[in-house]
Amino acid sequence: MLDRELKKGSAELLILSLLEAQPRHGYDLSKLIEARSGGVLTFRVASLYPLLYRLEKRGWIQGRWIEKAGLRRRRYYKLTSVGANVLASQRDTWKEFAQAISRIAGLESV
Amino acid sequence: MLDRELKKGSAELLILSLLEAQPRHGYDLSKLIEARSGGVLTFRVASLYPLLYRLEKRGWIQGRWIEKAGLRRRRYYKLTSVGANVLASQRDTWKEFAQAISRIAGLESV
DNA sequence: ACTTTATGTATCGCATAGCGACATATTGCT
DNA sequence: AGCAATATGTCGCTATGCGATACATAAAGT
Repeated sequence: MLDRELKKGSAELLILSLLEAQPRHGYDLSKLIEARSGGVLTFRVASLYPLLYRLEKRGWIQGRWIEKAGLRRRRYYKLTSVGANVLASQRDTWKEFAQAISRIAGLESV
Repeated sequence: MLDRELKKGSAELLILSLLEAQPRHGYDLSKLIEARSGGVLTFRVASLYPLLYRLEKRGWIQGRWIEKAGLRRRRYYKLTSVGANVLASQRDTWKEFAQAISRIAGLESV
């Protein structure tokens, strides 16, 4: 990622979207974002974990500890019904935002 | 605008893009962004003026005072050749960024 | 045996940038 | 005189990404 500031505000949408399909733990989310974006997007743990706590505190996601033999403890988060609504709203906001930027900056349908 | 954080990092691209076509002054840029985005994007003066100073300090834009009878003094900014290169680079970055977000968040070509 | 790498969660403190509120000044309309 | 629009400018608050650091376990490399 070239510009750190560009990412602000888009992290929530990313996390919520990934948790829509299935529950995941923090480290998994971090790797998944990097892989799926082809390295364009990366989220460091110092950003990611505090973000997950915020989202859980707001009731948008729900986490629980899973312990398995031979594995370190993991905290899996799943999307709540409230979170699903927020996600739908944030998707709309993102679309509007991206379209506005593209229009003004003279970019084709991105 | 719903999410203030979402805008961070995109302001430079916006300003640089608008100055590509013709020199403009701050107040004009502010009104233009709001109008062209259909109200989705707004930039307050407390964000805009410091941003213009930063861009000028970096040599990406060049400002000069214009005084006309019957008008308040205005500072018109024009894009420099360095700024034009930066703009091209930022357009690429934005495209990559927007595509990555859309792909992960499950959005069609935005 | 030792080192590195990967997995997994956690926190401190810094840097950045948008903006509400406020300030100042000129012009035009009522 | 009063108010809105135009035009530039600044203080202080807030949010958030992340470098650095820490801790713990397991697998792979040398």
